[in-house]
Amino acid sequence: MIRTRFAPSPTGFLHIGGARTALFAWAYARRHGGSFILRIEDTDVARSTPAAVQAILDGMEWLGLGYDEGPYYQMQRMDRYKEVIQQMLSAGTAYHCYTSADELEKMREEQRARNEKPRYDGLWRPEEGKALPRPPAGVLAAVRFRNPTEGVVSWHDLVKGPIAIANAELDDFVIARGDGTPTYNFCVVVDDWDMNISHVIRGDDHVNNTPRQINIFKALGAPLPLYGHLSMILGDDGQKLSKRHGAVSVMQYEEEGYLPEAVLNYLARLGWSHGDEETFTMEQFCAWFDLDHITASAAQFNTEKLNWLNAHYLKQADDSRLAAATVRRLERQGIDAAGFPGLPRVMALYKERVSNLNELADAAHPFCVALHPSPELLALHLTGPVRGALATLSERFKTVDWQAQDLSLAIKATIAEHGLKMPQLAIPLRVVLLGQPQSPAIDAVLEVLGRERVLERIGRVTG
RNA sequence: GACCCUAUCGUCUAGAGGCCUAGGACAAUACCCUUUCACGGUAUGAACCCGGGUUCGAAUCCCGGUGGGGUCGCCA
Repeated sequence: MIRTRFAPSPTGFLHIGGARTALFAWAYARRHGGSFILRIEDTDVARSTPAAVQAILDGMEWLGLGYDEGPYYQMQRMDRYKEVIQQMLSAGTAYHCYTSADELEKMREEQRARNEKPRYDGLWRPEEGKALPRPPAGVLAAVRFRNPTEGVVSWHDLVKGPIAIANAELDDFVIARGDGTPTYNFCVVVDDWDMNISHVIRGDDHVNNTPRQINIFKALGAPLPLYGHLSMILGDDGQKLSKRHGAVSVMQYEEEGYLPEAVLNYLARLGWSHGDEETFTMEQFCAWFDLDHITASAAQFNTEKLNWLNAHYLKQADDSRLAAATVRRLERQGIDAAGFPGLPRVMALYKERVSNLNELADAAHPFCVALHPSPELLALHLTGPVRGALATLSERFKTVDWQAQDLSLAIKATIAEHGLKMPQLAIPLRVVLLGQPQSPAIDAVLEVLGRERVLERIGRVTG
């Protein structure tokens, strides 16, 4: 049984890198008929917030990444962690350490000054025939894992291949703080064990934690999961993403008018491939997804390609869905679009020309509410001959059959009569009707706008 | 600094020793379509980091260098 998990810490929003990790873990479980588990790693009480938990849940919901189990919260599993720590203490695979945080910091500084790798010096580590110092009064002991000192820890990484790290590179890390709360590297192991996680798919930044975690698994006599480490996503500028540089919430993509299927498809292709396939549904993705075709090196985020994908999915999107999204977006700007019945047809007209929902809403705006063209624009386009032609056209519009073909004939008859070329009338007409010189085919615009609005808007400038 | 990972067009990538005069996509450029702006279509330019091996043959395997990234917390 394949069981994967996504285990974010609730210290901020769900960003693009986390979303991709979740997507891959989710797809792997789906591909193999397994389970995808959501686990909130909230043992850092100082930085975890309920708002961040909600932000992560929101992000996953928007993307449509559903989980089969969870969310589990580590803070609710304290008893279990403490139980395991007691076991390790009595088994001698963990020990109390009374070195204070200040002393540790000082130690690290000195080691760095000597160009050594900063590490715990093992002062409190029990050793055969070694006399331990007397525990200082009033200092709360942290618990450290007694890491093996010899040999190498190796595993076959599902994306990077064989990796080996010498135990000599690892020090005895803290598994429980002075106040008794367990720490990350320890909780992860207990959870992955208890939750029967078979494949740990996570970010590259955890590679160096893996040997430590494997050592704990071994100390506990627990079966090891398989590990796969996904490389980083770099920003559009090639710089690494961080809270102060480029890392944005997936929900910001929603605000910027991206469709979840576009973001998902983009993320899927960032670091994974299936031959030359560029666009695919999540069903196809789940059917194709494998760990063998994941790129081992970091990938640079490319907004232009995301934009292209978004435009691609916009073209395929259902008109009524787009209309609903447009109404919501215009409402945020205080514009009532729900009252305009032609909105779905406006969507059909514009969804092939824009690359996001905000542009679509901007395009729909003048259909719902008359925009008054600027005096400059009117002066530029409404010359004497054009005014005359518009008056003629307006007359024809009063009686014409209101459909694109007939509207087009009315325009053609009018330009012939006034000796104009098509653009000479079509462009001013666009300005009058929509407040801007560009639009889809003018007959289609007229048809969707409706006789009443058209006559009213022409009348406003000619009358 | 130490350790670990990594390296194909500007970007995402295909590529598992001969199929590669290196393929696709985004972006760029040109042209076509056209009732404006877009969409779309066609075409063009654009890459195997460097140096050594192994092999009849290397983008693909090995070693070294260089570049990039990650980690070195009583954060996760």
